[in-house]
Amino acid sequence: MKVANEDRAGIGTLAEHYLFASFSESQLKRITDCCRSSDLKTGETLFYQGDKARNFYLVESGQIKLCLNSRDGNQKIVEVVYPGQTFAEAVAFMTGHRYPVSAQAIVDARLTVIPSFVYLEMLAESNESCFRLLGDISRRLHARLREIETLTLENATHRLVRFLAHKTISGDNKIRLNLSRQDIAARLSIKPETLSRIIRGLIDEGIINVDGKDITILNRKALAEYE
Amino acid sequence: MKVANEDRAGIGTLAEHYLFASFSESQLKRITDCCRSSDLKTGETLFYQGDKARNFYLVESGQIKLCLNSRDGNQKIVEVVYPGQTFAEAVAFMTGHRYPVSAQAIVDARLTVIPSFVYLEMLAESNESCFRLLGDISRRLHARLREIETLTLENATHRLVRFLAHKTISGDNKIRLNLSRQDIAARLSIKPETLSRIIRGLIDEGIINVDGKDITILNRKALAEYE
DNA sequence: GGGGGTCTTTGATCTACGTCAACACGGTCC
DNA sequence: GGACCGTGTTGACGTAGATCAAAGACCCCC
Repeated sequence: MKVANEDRAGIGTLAEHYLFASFSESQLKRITDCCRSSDLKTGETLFYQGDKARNFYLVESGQIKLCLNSRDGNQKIVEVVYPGQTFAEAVAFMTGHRYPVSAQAIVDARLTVIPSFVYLEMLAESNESCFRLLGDISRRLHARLREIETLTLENATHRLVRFLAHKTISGDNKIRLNLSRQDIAARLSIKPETLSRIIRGLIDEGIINVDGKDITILNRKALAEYE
Repeated sequence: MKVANEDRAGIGTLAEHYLFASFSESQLKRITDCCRSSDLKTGETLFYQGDKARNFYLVESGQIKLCLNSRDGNQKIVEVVYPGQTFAEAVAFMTGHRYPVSAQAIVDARLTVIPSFVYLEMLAESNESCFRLLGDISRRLHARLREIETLTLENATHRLVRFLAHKTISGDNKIRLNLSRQDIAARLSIKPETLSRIIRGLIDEGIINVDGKDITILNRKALAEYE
Protein backbone atom coordinates (compact mmCIF):
# COMPACT_ATOMS: atom_id res chain seq x y z
CA MET A 1 0.00 0.00 0.00
CA LYS A 2 2.89 2.28 0.68
CA VAL A 3 4.17 1.60 -2.79
CA ALA A 4 0.79 2.39 -4.27
CA ASN A 5 0.85 5.84 -2.69
CA GLU A 6 4.26 6.85 -3.80
CA ASP A 7 4.52 9.70 -6.19
CA ARG A 8 0.78 9.84 -6.53
CA ALA A 9 -0.30 13.41 -6.37
CA GLY A 10 -3.28 14.85 -4.61
CA ILE A 11 -3.85 12.30 -1.88
CA GLY A 12 -2.42 14.66 0.66
CA THR A 13 -5.38 16.76 1.63
CA LEU A 14 -5.77 18.02 5.15
CA ALA A 15 -9.42 17.20 5.62
CA GLU A 16 -8.95 13.51 5.08
CA HIS A 17 -5.82 13.19 7.16
CA TYR A 18 -5.93 11.21 10.38
CA LEU A 19 -4.60 14.08 12.50
CA PHE A 20 -7.32 16.43 11.35
CA ALA A 21 -10.22 14.00 11.34
CA SER A 22 -11.66 15.22 14.64
CA PHE A 23 -11.84 18.89 13.83
CA SER A 24 -15.14 20.54 13.10
CA GLU A 25 -15.86 22.19 9.78
CA SER A 26 -15.13 25.62 11.19
CA GLN A 27 -11.96 24.54 12.92
CA LEU A 28 -10.75 22.94 9.74
CA LYS A 29 -11.51 26.10 7.85
CA ARG A 30 -9.52 28.18 10.32
CA ILE A 31 -6.55 25.92 9.80
CA THR A 32 -6.75 25.68 6.03
CA ASP A 33 -7.08 29.45 5.82
CA CYS A 34 -3.62 29.68 7.35
CA CYS A 35 -2.06 26.98 5.20
CA ARG A 36 -0.32 27.34 1.91
CA SER A 37 1.26 24.98 -0.55
CA SER A 38 4.94 24.80 -1.27
CA ASP A 39 6.73 23.21 -4.21
CA LEU A 40 10.18 21.73 -4.02
CA LYS A 41 12.42 20.60 -6.83
CA THR A 42 14.49 17.42 -6.57
CA GLY A 43 17.39 18.00 -4.23
CA GLU A 44 15.97 21.23 -2.85
CA THR A 45 16.13 21.69 0.91
CA LEU A 46 12.99 22.66 2.81
CA PHE A 47 14.75 23.37 6.09
CA TYR A 48 18.05 22.66 7.75
CA GLN A 49 18.65 21.04 11.09
CA GLY A 50 18.67 23.81 13.69
CA ASP A 51 16.37 26.15 11.74
CA LYS A 52 13.68 27.88 13.71
CA ALA A 53 10.49 25.83 13.37
CA ARG A 54 7.16 27.55 12.84
CA ASN A 55 5.41 25.03 10.61
CA PHE A 56 4.87 21.40 10.07
CA TYR A 57 4.11 19.69 6.78
CA LEU A 58 1.86 17.35 4.91
CA VAL A 59 3.24 15.74 1.78
CA GLU A 60 0.81 16.13 -1.12
CA SER A 61 3.08 14.54 -3.69
CA GLY A 62 6.71 13.52 -4.08
CA GLN A 63 9.13 12.31 -1.44
CA ILE A 64 10.94 14.09 1.34
CA LYS A 65 13.91 12.76 3.25
CA LEU A 66 14.57 13.75 6.83
CA CYS A 67 18.26 13.50 7.51
CA LEU A 68 21.13 14.19 9.84
CA ASN A 69 24.47 15.40 8.52
CA SER A 70 27.82 15.10 10.22
CA ARG A 71 30.65 17.60 9.91
CA ASP A 72 32.70 15.22 7.80
CA GLY A 73 29.99 14.93 5.18
CA ASN A 74 28.22 11.79 6.25
CA GLN A 75 24.48 11.64 5.95
CA LYS A 76 21.97 9.54 7.85
CA ILE A 77 18.41 9.42 6.52
CA VAL A 78 16.13 9.13 9.51
CA GLU A 79 12.90 8.80 7.59
CA VAL A 80 11.47 9.15 4.12
CA VAL A 81 8.06 10.79 4.03
CA TYR A 82 5.50 9.93 1.37
CA PRO A 83 2.25 11.53 0.16
CA GLY A 84 -0.44 11.52 2.81
CA GLN A 85 2.07 11.63 5.64
CA THR A 86 2.96 14.53 7.88
CA PHE A 87 6.29 15.42 9.43
CA ALA A 88 7.70 17.73 12.10
CA GLU A 89 4.41 17.76 14.06
CA ALA A 90 6.26 17.13 17.31
CA VAL A 91 8.60 20.07 16.93
CA ALA A 92 6.02 22.48 18.28
CA PHE A 93 6.22 20.74 21.63
CA MET A 94 9.97 20.76 21.90
CA THR A 95 11.90 23.39 23.78
CA GLY A 96 13.78 25.64 21.42
CA HIS A 97 11.37 25.04 18.55
CA ARG A 98 14.10 24.09 16.13
CA TYR A 99 14.03 21.32 13.57
CA PRO A 100 16.17 18.43 14.81
CA VAL A 101 16.77 17.18 11.24
CA SER A 102 17.08 18.60 7.76
CA ALA A 103 14.36 18.04 5.15
CA GLN A 104 15.15 17.67 1.48
CA ALA A 105 13.15 16.65 -1.57
CA ILE A 106 14.20 13.35 -3.11
CA VAL A 107 11.97 14.01 -6.10
CA ASP A 108 9.86 17.04 -7.02
CA ALA A 109 7.37 17.49 -4.22
CA ARG A 110 4.38 19.53 -3.17
CA LEU A 111 3.68 20.16 0.49
CA THR A 112 0.98 21.72 2.59
CA VAL A 113 2.58 24.10 5.04
CA ILE A 114 0.70 24.18 8.33
CA PRO A 115 1.61 26.88 10.86
CA SER A 116 2.09 25.14 14.19
CA PHE A 117 0.40 27.86 16.20
CA VAL A 118 -3.02 27.42 14.51
CA TYR A 119 -2.81 23.71 14.92
CA LEU A 120 -1.94 24.13 18.59
CA GLU A 121 -4.91 26.46 19.01
CA MET A 122 -7.25 23.90 17.49
CA LEU A 123 -5.65 21.16 19.54
CA ALA A 124 -6.43 23.09 22.69
CA GLU A 125 -10.10 22.92 21.73
CA SER A 126 -10.21 19.29 20.77
CA ASN A 127 -9.25 16.57 23.14
CA GLU A 128 -9.84 13.91 20.56
CA SER A 129 -7.32 15.54 18.27
CA CYS A 130 -4.80 15.54 21.09
CA PHE A 131 -5.25 11.81 21.40
CA ARG A 132 -4.75 11.39 17.70
CA LEU A 133 -1.53 13.34 17.86
CA LEU A 134 -0.40 11.36 20.89
CA GLY A 135 -0.96 8.18 18.94
CA ASP A 136 0.89 9.59 15.99
CA ILE A 137 3.93 10.66 17.98
CA SER A 138 3.97 7.43 19.97
CA ARG A 139 4.12 5.47 16.74
CA ARG A 140 7.08 7.55 15.68
CA LEU A 141 8.73 6.98 19.05
CA HIS A 142 8.35 3.27 18.56
CA ALA A 143 9.77 3.46 15.05
CA ARG A 144 12.85 5.24 16.40
CA LEU A 145 13.26 2.55 19.00
CA ARG A 146 13.21 -0.17 16.38
CA GLU A 147 15.76 1.82 14.45
CA ILE A 148 18.04 1.90 17.47
CA GLU A 149 17.48 -1.82 17.83
CA THR A 150 18.55 -2.67 14.30
CA LEU A 151 21.49 -0.28 14.49
CA THR A 152 22.90 -1.79 17.66
CA LEU A 153 21.83 -5.43 17.64
CA GLU A 154 21.76 -6.26 13.95
CA ASN A 155 24.23 -6.11 11.10
CA ALA A 156 24.02 -4.43 7.72
CA THR A 157 22.54 -7.45 5.94
CA HIS A 158 19.79 -7.77 8.55
CA ARG A 159 18.94 -4.14 8.08
CA LEU A 160 18.65 -4.51 4.34
CA VAL A 161 16.52 -7.62 4.69
CA ARG A 162 14.21 -5.82 7.12
CA PHE A 163 14.03 -2.92 4.74
CA LEU A 164 13.00 -5.21 1.91
CA ALA A 165 10.54 -7.10 4.09
CA HIS A 166 8.96 -3.80 5.05
CA LYS A 167 8.53 -2.84 1.40
CA THR A 168 6.97 -6.14 0.50
CA ILE A 169 3.27 -6.31 -0.13
CA SER A 170 2.21 -9.56 1.48
CA GLY A 171 2.05 -12.33 -1.08
CA ASP A 172 3.90 -10.45 -3.73
CA ASN A 173 7.52 -11.24 -4.45
CA LYS A 174 8.18 -8.14 -6.48
CA ILE A 175 9.45 -4.92 -4.98
CA ARG A 176 9.90 -1.65 -6.78
CA LEU A 177 12.48 0.46 -4.99
CA ASN A 178 11.70 4.14 -5.10
CA LEU A 179 15.01 5.31 -3.70
CA SER A 180 18.45 5.55 -5.23
CA ARG A 181 21.13 3.18 -3.98
CA GLN A 182 22.88 5.92 -2.07
CA ASP A 183 19.68 6.96 -0.37
CA ILE A 184 18.95 3.37 0.61
CA ALA A 185 22.48 3.17 1.96
CA ALA A 186 22.06 6.41 3.94
CA ARG A 187 18.72 5.14 5.23
CA LEU A 188 20.31 1.88 6.42
CA SER A 189 23.42 3.59 7.78
CA ILE A 190 25.85 1.82 5.51
CA LYS A 191 28.06 2.95 2.63
CA PRO A 192 26.88 2.56 -0.99
CA GLU A 193 29.80 0.22 -1.69
CA THR A 194 28.80 -2.05 1.16
CA LEU A 195 25.16 -2.03 0.09
CA SER A 196 26.22 -3.01 -3.39
CA ARG A 197 28.24 -5.91 -2.03
CA ILE A 198 25.44 -7.14 0.20
CA ILE A 199 23.00 -7.11 -2.70
CA ARG A 200 25.56 -8.92 -4.81
CA GLY A 201 25.85 -11.57 -2.09
CA LEU A 202 22.09 -12.13 -1.96
CA ILE A 203 21.96 -12.41 -5.74
CA ASP A 204 24.83 -14.90 -5.78
CA GLU A 205 23.05 -17.00 -3.18
CA GLY A 206 20.01 -17.08 -5.41
CA ILE A 207 17.86 -15.35 -2.80
CA ILE A 208 16.88 -12.30 -4.80
CA ASN A 209 16.98 -11.09 -8.36
CA VAL A 210 17.69 -7.49 -9.21
CA ASP A 211 16.89 -5.48 -12.29
CA GLY A 212 17.58 -1.84 -11.71
CA LYS A 213 15.00 -0.67 -9.21
CA ASP A 214 13.01 -3.90 -9.42
CA ILE A 215 13.74 -6.65 -6.96
CA THR A 216 12.28 -10.13 -7.06
CA ILE A 217 12.44 -12.35 -4.01
CA LEU A 218 13.31 -15.85 -5.18
CA ASN A 219 13.72 -17.55 -1.82
CA ARG A 220 11.56 -16.04 0.86
CA LYS A 221 12.58 -18.56 3.48
CA ALA A 222 16.29 -17.96 3.07
CA LEU A 223 15.69 -14.21 3.19
CA ALA A 224 13.66 -14.45 6.37
CA GLU A 225 16.45 -16.37 8.03
CA TYR A 226 18.60 -13.28 7.96
CA GLU A 227 16.10 -11.39 10.11
CA MET B 1 20.99 17.95 39.25
CA LYS B 2 20.49 14.54 37.85
CA VAL B 3 23.28 13.26 40.05
CA ALA B 4 21.73 14.85 43.10
CA ASN B 5 18.53 12.91 42.55
CA GLU B 6 20.04 9.53 42.11
CA ASP B 7 19.25 6.96 44.69
CA ARG B 8 17.45 9.52 46.78
CA ALA B 9 14.22 8.03 47.99
CA GLY B 10 10.85 9.66 48.20
CA ILE B 11 11.12 12.37 45.58
CA GLY B 12 8.90 10.44 43.26
CA THR B 13 5.43 11.43 44.30
CA LEU B 14 2.66 11.68 41.77
CA ALA B 15 1.22 14.98 42.90
CA GLU B 16 4.40 16.92 42.30
CA HIS B 17 5.20 15.33 38.99
CA TYR B 18 5.08 17.39 35.85
CA LEU B 19 2.67 15.04 34.07
CA PHE B 20 0.11 15.26 36.87
CA ALA B 21 0.45 18.93 37.68
CA SER B 22 -2.70 19.96 35.83
CA PHE B 23 -5.10 17.53 37.42
CA SER B 24 -7.64 18.70 39.97
CA GLU B 25 -7.62 17.40 43.51
CA SER B 26 -10.40 14.97 42.76
CA GLN B 27 -8.85 13.74 39.54
CA LEU B 28 -5.59 13.17 41.31
CA LYS B 29 -7.37 11.25 44.01
CA ARG B 30 -9.05 9.02 41.44
CA ILE B 31 -5.68 8.21 39.99
CA THR B 32 -3.82 7.65 43.25
CA ASP B 33 -6.64 5.39 44.43
CA CYS B 34 -5.79 3.08 41.56
CA CYS B 35 -2.04 3.21 42.06
CA ARG B 36 0.13 0.96 44.14
CA SER B 37 3.79 0.80 44.96
CA SER B 38 6.10 -1.94 43.81
CA ASP B 39 9.54 -2.88 45.12
CA LEU B 40 12.25 -4.39 42.98
CA LYS B 41 15.51 -5.91 44.08
CA THR B 42 18.73 -5.33 42.14
CA GLY B 43 18.66 -7.29 38.93
CA GLU B 44 14.95 -8.03 39.15
CA THR B 45 12.91 -7.58 35.99
CA LEU B 46 9.74 -5.50 36.05
CA PHE B 47 8.57 -6.49 32.60
CA TYR B 48 9.92 -8.06 29.47
CA GLN B 49 9.83 -6.72 25.96
CA GLY B 50 6.60 -7.94 24.39
CA ASP B 51 4.67 -8.21 27.66
CA LYS B 52 1.13 -6.92 27.63
CA ALA B 53 1.20 -3.35 28.96
CA ARG B 54 -1.45 -2.14 31.35
CA ASN B 55 0.55 0.26 33.50
CA PHE B 56 3.20 2.87 33.39
CA TYR B 57 5.61 3.78 36.14
CA LEU B 58 7.07 6.53 38.26
CA VAL B 59 10.42 5.85 39.90
CA GLU B 60 10.29 6.72 43.59
CA SER B 61 13.78 5.50 44.36
CA GLY B 62 16.51 3.42 42.78
CA GLN B 63 17.35 3.05 39.11
CA ILE B 64 15.65 1.19 36.29
CA LYS B 65 17.20 0.34 32.97
CA LEU B 66 15.12 0.02 29.83
CA CYS B 67 16.82 -2.36 27.46
CA LEU B 68 16.66 -4.37 24.29
CA ASN B 69 18.05 -7.88 24.12
CA SER B 70 19.12 -9.75 21.01
CA ARG B 71 18.84 -13.47 20.51
CA ASP B 72 22.58 -13.94 20.81
CA GLY B 73 22.70 -12.38 24.25
CA ASN B 74 23.59 -8.81 23.45
CA GLN B 75 21.99 -6.06 25.44
CA LYS B 76 21.39 -2.44 24.51
CA ILE B 77 20.34 -0.08 27.28
CA VAL B 78 18.00 2.45 25.75
CA GLU B 79 17.54 4.60 28.81
CA VAL B 80 18.21 4.62 32.54
CA VAL B 81 15.36 6.03 34.58
CA TYR B 82 15.96 7.86 37.85
CA PRO B 83 13.75 8.93 40.78
CA GLY B 84 11.15 11.49 39.80
CA GLN B 85 11.00 10.22 36.22
CA THR B 86 8.27 8.20 34.55
CA PHE B 87 8.57 5.56 31.87
CA ALA B 88 6.32 3.63 29.48
CA GLU B 89 3.75 6.46 29.34
CA ALA B 90 3.60 6.26 25.59
CA VAL B 91 2.79 2.56 25.46
CA ALA B 92 -0.88 3.21 26.09
CA PHE B 93 -1.10 4.95 22.72
CA MET B 94 0.64 2.27 20.77
CA THR B 95 -1.18 -0.40 18.84
CA GLY B 96 -0.81 -3.77 20.49
CA HIS B 97 -0.23 -2.29 23.94
CA ARG B 98 2.97 -4.21 24.50
CA TYR B 99 6.15 -2.95 26.09
CA PRO B 100 8.73 -2.36 23.36
CA VAL B 101 11.63 -2.80 25.84
CA SER B 102 12.40 -4.75 28.99
CA ALA B 103 12.67 -2.99 32.36
CA GLN B 104 15.08 -4.15 35.02
CA ALA B 105 16.26 -2.71 38.34
CA ILE B 106 19.92 -1.70 38.39
CA VAL B 107 19.73 -1.17 42.14
CA ASP B 108 16.91 -1.80 44.62
CA ALA B 109 14.03 0.35 43.50
CA ARG B 110 10.55 1.46 44.48
CA LEU B 111 8.02 2.38 41.83
CA THR B 112 4.55 3.81 41.66
CA VAL B 113 2.45 1.67 39.37
CA ILE B 114 -0.07 3.74 37.44
CA PRO B 115 -2.78 1.90 35.49
CA SER B 116 -2.86 3.41 32.03
CA PHE B 117 -6.64 3.33 31.74
CA VAL B 118 -7.21 5.72 34.66
CA TYR B 119 -4.60 8.07 33.37
CA LEU B 120 -6.20 7.99 29.93
CA GLU B 121 -9.58 8.74 31.48
CA MET B 122 -8.19 11.74 33.29
CA LEU B 123 -6.35 12.83 30.19
CA ALA B 124 -9.62 12.86 28.31
CA GLU B 125 -10.87 15.43 30.80
CA SER B 126 -7.83 17.64 30.85
CA ASN B 127 -6.50 19.23 27.75
CA GLU B 128 -3.63 20.80 29.63
CA SER B 129 -2.48 17.38 30.76
CA CYS B 130 -2.56 16.19 27.18
CA PHE B 131 -0.22 19.01 26.26
CA ARG B 132 2.09 18.07 29.10
CA LEU B 133 2.21 14.51 27.89
CA LEU B 134 2.77 15.66 24.33
CA GLY B 135 5.74 17.68 25.54
CA ASP B 136 7.02 14.73 27.51
CA ILE B 137 6.83 12.28 24.61
CA SER B 138 8.25 14.81 22.16
CA ARG B 139 11.26 15.23 24.42
CA ARG B 140 11.75 11.48 24.39
CA LEU B 141 11.39 11.41 20.63
CA HIS B 142 14.13 13.96 20.37
CA ALA B 143 16.37 12.01 22.72
CA ARG B 144 15.95 8.93 20.54
CA LEU B 145 16.89 10.96 17.51
CA ARG B 146 20.09 12.15 19.12
CA GLU B 147 20.83 8.58 20.04
CA ILE B 148 20.46 7.54 16.42
CA GLU B 149 22.71 10.43 15.51
CA THR B 150 25.55 9.37 17.81
CA LEU B 151 25.17 5.75 16.81
CA THR B 152 25.47 6.41 13.10
CA LEU B 153 27.60 9.52 12.78
CA GLU B 154 29.93 9.27 15.77
CA ASN B 155 32.38 6.71 17.04
CA ALA B 156 32.66 5.00 20.41
CA THR B 157 34.96 7.62 21.92
CA HIS B 158 32.60 10.42 20.92
CA ARG B 159 29.74 8.61 22.57
CA LEU B 160 31.63 8.20 25.82
CA VAL B 161 32.68 11.86 25.79
CA ARG B 162 29.08 12.92 25.21
CA PHE B 163 27.99 10.65 28.00
CA LEU B 164 30.49 12.24 30.37
CA ALA B 165 29.61 15.74 29.22
CA HIS B 166 25.97 14.99 29.91
CA LYS B 167 26.77 13.85 33.44
CA THR B 168 28.83 16.92 34.16
CA ILE B 169 27.41 19.59 36.38
CA SER B 170 28.49 22.83 34.75
CA GLY B 171 31.64 24.17 36.34
CA ASP B 172 32.43 20.98 38.20
CA ASN B 173 35.15 18.71 36.93
CA LYS B 174 34.20 15.76 39.09
CA ILE B 175 31.76 13.09 37.96
CA ARG B 176 30.47 10.25 40.04
CA LEU B 177 29.36 7.40 37.81
CA ASN B 178 26.35 5.59 39.10
CA LEU B 179 26.47 2.73 36.64
CA SER B 180 28.72 -0.28 36.38
CA ARG B 181 31.17 -0.43 33.51
CA GLN B 182 29.17 -3.06 31.71
CA ASP B 183 26.00 -0.99 31.99
CA ILE B 184 27.79 2.07 30.67
CA ALA B 185 29.06 -0.07 27.82
CA ALA B 186 25.55 -1.40 27.08
CA ARG B 187 24.23 2.16 27.26
CA LEU B 188 26.83 3.37 24.75
CA SER B 189 26.48 0.30 22.52
CA ILE B 190 30.05 -0.84 22.88
CA LYS B 191 31.70 -3.84 24.55
CA PRO B 192 33.11 -3.56 28.09
CA GLU B 193 36.59 -4.32 26.76
CA THR B 194 36.39 -1.49 24.28
CA LEU B 195 35.07 0.90 26.91
CA SER B 196 37.97 -0.04 29.15
CA ARG B 197 40.44 0.67 26.37
CA ILE B 198 38.89 4.02 25.49
CA ILE B 199 39.03 5.13 29.11
CA ARG B 200 42.62 3.95 29.29
CA GLY B 201 43.40 6.05 26.23
CA LEU B 202 41.88 9.19 27.76
CA ILE B 203 43.81 8.60 30.97
CA ASP B 204 47.08 8.12 29.09
CA GLU B 205 46.48 11.34 27.21
CA GLY B 206 46.10 13.12 30.53
CA ILE B 207 42.53 14.17 29.72
CA ILE B 208 40.76 12.46 32.59
CA ASN B 209 41.61 10.80 35.85
CA VAL B 210 39.73 7.76 37.09
CA ASP B 211 39.35 6.36 40.56
CA GLY B 212 36.74 3.62 40.57
CA LYS B 213 33.42 5.34 39.94
CA ASP B 214 34.90 8.83 40.31
CA ILE B 215 36.10 10.63 37.23
CA THR B 216 37.95 13.92 37.18
CA ILE B 217 38.21 15.91 34.00
CA LEU B 218 41.74 17.26 33.76
CA ASN B 219 41.58 18.81 30.32
CA ARG B 220 38.16 20.01 29.39
CA LYS B 221 39.24 21.49 26.11
CA ALA B 222 40.86 18.29 24.87
CA LEU B 223 37.79 16.34 25.93
CA ALA B 224 35.44 18.70 24.12
CA GLU B 225 37.44 18.29 20.94
CA TYR B 226 36.30 14.71 20.72
CA GLU B 227 32.69 15.82 20.48
C1' DG C 1 23.41 9.96 -31.23
C1' DG C 2 27.43 10.93 -28.74
C1' DG C 3 29.81 13.10 -24.93
C1' DG C 4 30.00 14.66 -20.16
C1' DG C 5 28.15 14.04 -15.81
C1' DT C 6 26.50 11.50 -11.97
C1' DC C 7 25.42 7.06 -9.94
C1' DT C 8 26.76 2.09 -9.16
C1' DT C 9 29.72 -1.73 -8.97
C1' DT C 10 34.00 -4.15 -8.14
C1' DG C 11 38.59 -4.96 -6.28
C1' DA C 12 42.38 -4.08 -2.89
C1' DT C 13 43.39 -2.50 1.40
C1' DC C 14 42.68 -0.39 6.09
C1' DT C 15 40.74 0.13 10.68
C1' DA C 16 37.69 0.46 14.59
C1' DC C 17 35.76 -2.45 17.22
C1' DG C 18 34.62 -7.24 18.64
C1' DT C 19 36.10 -11.75 20.32
C1' DC C 20 38.61 -14.88 23.11
C1' DA C 21 41.43 -15.88 26.76
C1' DA C 22 44.26 -14.79 30.68
C1' DC C 23 44.89 -12.14 34.56
C1' DA C 24 43.99 -8.76 38.48
C1' DC C 25 41.23 -6.65 41.76
C1' DG C 26 37.96 -6.23 45.30
C1' DG C 27 34.02 -7.98 48.09
C1' DT C 28 31.91 -11.67 50.90
C1' DC C 29 31.06 -15.90 53.06
C1' DC C 30 32.76 -19.49 55.90
C1' DG D 1 42.73 -15.55 56.52
C1' DG D 2 41.78 -18.14 52.29
C1' DA D 3 38.59 -19.84 48.62
C1' DC D 4 35.41 -17.88 45.69
C1' DC D 5 32.89 -15.29 42.37
C1' DG D 6 31.60 -11.33 39.84
C1' DT D 7 33.56 -7.34 37.63
C1' DG D 8 37.05 -4.95 35.28
C1' DT D 9 41.51 -4.73 32.68
C1' DT D 10 44.92 -6.08 29.29
C1' DG D 11 46.88 -8.55 25.30
C1' DA D 12 46.65 -11.12 20.85
C1' DC D 13 43.95 -11.77 17.12
C1' DG D 14 39.70 -11.75 13.95
C1' DT D 15 36.26 -9.37 11.14
C1' DA D 16 32.51 -6.39 9.39
C1' DG D 17 32.33 -2.67 7.20
C1' DA D 18 34.88 1.76 5.64
C1' DT D 19 37.97 3.80 2.45
C1' DC D 20 40.36 4.55 -1.84
C1' DA D 21 40.66 3.97 -6.58
C1' DA D 22 39.17 2.61 -11.02
C1' DA D 23 36.04 0.83 -14.23
C1' DG D 24 31.22 0.36 -15.92
C1' DA D 25 26.43 1.67 -16.31
C1' DC D 26 23.04 5.07 -16.82
C1' DC D 27 21.05 9.43 -17.98
C1' DC D 28 20.18 13.38 -20.06
C1' DC D 29 20.86 17.30 -22.86
C1' DC D 30 22.50 19.83 -26.80
